[in-house]
Amino acid sequence: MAGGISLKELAAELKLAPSTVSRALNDSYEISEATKKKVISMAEKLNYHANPFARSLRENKSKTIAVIIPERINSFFAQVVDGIEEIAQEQGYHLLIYNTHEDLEREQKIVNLLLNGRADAIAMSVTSQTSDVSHLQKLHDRGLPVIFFDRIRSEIPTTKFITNDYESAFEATKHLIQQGCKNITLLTLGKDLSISKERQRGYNDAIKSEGWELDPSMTLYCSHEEERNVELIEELLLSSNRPDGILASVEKLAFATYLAVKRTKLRIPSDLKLISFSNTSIAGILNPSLTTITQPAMSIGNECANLLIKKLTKPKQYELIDQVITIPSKLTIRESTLVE
Amino acid sequence: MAGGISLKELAAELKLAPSTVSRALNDSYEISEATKKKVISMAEKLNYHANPFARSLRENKSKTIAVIIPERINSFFAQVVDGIEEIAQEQGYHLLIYNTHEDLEREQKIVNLLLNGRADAIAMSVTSQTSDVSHLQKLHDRGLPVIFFDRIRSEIPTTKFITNDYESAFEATKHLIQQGCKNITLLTLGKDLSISKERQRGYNDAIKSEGWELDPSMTLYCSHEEERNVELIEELLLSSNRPDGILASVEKLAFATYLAVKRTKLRIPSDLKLISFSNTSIAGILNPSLTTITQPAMSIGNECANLLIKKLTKPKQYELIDQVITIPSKLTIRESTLVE
DNA sequence: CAATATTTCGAAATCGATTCCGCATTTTCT
DNA sequence: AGAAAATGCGGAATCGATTTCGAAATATTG
Repeated sequence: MAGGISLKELAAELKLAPSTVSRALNDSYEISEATKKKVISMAEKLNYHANPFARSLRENKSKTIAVIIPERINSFFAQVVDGIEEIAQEQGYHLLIYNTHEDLEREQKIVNLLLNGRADAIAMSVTSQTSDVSHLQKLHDRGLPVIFFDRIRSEIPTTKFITNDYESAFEATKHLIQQGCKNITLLTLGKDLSISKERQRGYNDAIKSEGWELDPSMTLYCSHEEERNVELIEELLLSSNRPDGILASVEKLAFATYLAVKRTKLRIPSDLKLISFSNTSIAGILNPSLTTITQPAMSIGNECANLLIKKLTKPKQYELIDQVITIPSKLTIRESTLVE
Repeated sequence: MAGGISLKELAAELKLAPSTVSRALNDSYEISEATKKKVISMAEKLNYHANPFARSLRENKSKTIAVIIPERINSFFAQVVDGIEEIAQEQGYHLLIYNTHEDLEREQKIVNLLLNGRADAIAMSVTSQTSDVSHLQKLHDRGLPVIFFDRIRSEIPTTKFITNDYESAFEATKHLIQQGCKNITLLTLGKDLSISKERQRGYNDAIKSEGWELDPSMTLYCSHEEERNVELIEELLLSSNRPDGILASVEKLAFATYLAVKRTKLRIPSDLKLISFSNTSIAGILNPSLTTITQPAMSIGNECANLLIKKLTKPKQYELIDQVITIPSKLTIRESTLVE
């Protein structure tokens, strides 16, 4: 009972029926201006605030969007959420945010929780461990508007927002080649991950476009343990056919690479050139500064929120068509891929 | 209408009264095991999920905690939220998260929205612009459990979690002095901010403890525009009595310093030593690596969530006493403050 | 065996806002 | 002026789950 009066009490105070007060507050045409003014001023005076649960129960909607991300300490996801929140706040929506920590089980639990309708819609990016999608299917079957961003699952027929992963990875690899790399390693995450697959394809095609042979051992699948990744990369750098170029498919693998390089006698970019998908604002102050493929995180967030809210506001008019919408990334060349 | 049956429909299917079904699902002692089993299995079969709004309306609680932070792309706040979420998830609580973007007006709007009880409790860190606290006072007056972390307001009589800002700033300044700095600048944020004041005190006392005179012009108040800060710092570094040591009271000011230094001919740490309050995981891969005061972000988040949930669960037993709980930070010395 | 407990369950009220339906007044039109 | 329409508002049902208050049905006890 966090203080606060109900509509009924407010109505009693005004000697009006609750229905009248409700209509007055909702600016209904059937209430006279005089009454509306009286009601509104009394509501302010008594500090009346409508109970959101009563309203949600009645209207069967909560003005809440759930956002599920695999990690919070990641500039890309943080920016996407900022992008979603920007639109949501404008439109009076609230954000329930969940972090799966790249854990499929947590993802399943969270998704199951959302099955009860606590949120009107969901925007999510799946875990790198997400192989089974039955929990996502259930969500969609329930009729809950769900959209995916970045890490998507094509099995679920809905709208997805991604960046041009294939082209960006292709371009990034090509860039490394142009800068003289002959032996390029791709650092990536789970094999089931949409972005992994696409970025891998881009990398593969870039390699093949040079007439080079594709060496599967040059793709390094990393884990989610920071230290383990550093070890893996260090090992790679100390191996006989160590790479002279690395494409990191996510930011943290680039950071791990910096750490691994520190443990060796190698230097970036003379011994090893590095490029990474990353949205960190400090790419420029790393030393050497990091060449990045910057994803349009904010735009992706904006688009997700816009589409979901349109769908919620005008359900008949907007459909979450089964399509993938691509917003291109931007390559920013910095010192880590310079030819010295 | 996101598919899904109601308790009444479930009851009808079972030829039982809604009350019985409700009790069965809530494992009430007055329901026989046989009935419970029947109910539960039917509930699963029909994919029944309790409507959270009906429940919230009835119970007058939402199992939701609101978290308000001034910025999302900040490793400290991201970690605090992770810390809060960790406990919240365990206890079945949901998180509504709001970003004020350091804007007082937004903070007021959000706080006013929360006045309606959408969340059972609030954990927040105020904006650096927050001078007037009447909106926060209103929250507290309503009886809504509110606690502050990091950036607190002592005017509101509730529990606050911070780190040892004074001691850490003192220690950091002393460290710079020990490393040979004679002219130390403090980079800080809004004058009204609790952490600014405390860190300033720590800095001041460290300077005075050397018998040095305190030069007000050596405290630089920064803004929230990245580029503007870089310009301010660059200007500082080019001035006649440029500092040979900098204590950045927040992470982004350290980053701005790296950028500013890049624009000059100065070098860290030979010309300028730098230490910063920061929780970034990549302090180690900056070049030179950054000496940091790492705040116990995760613990702060954990404590906030624990206390709030205890207060929500056993309101009589736990009070949000007007006190400040301090969890110490940790100094990690890296290259940016090394004597060469 | 009667009387008392105990177990198990149902009917109905409740939380607070919205809305369908209906009833007075008042205004407008022919 | 009488009928039709518009205006302004109240009563009560509704959303879905919980819970109070009882009432059966069964079990226990003297």
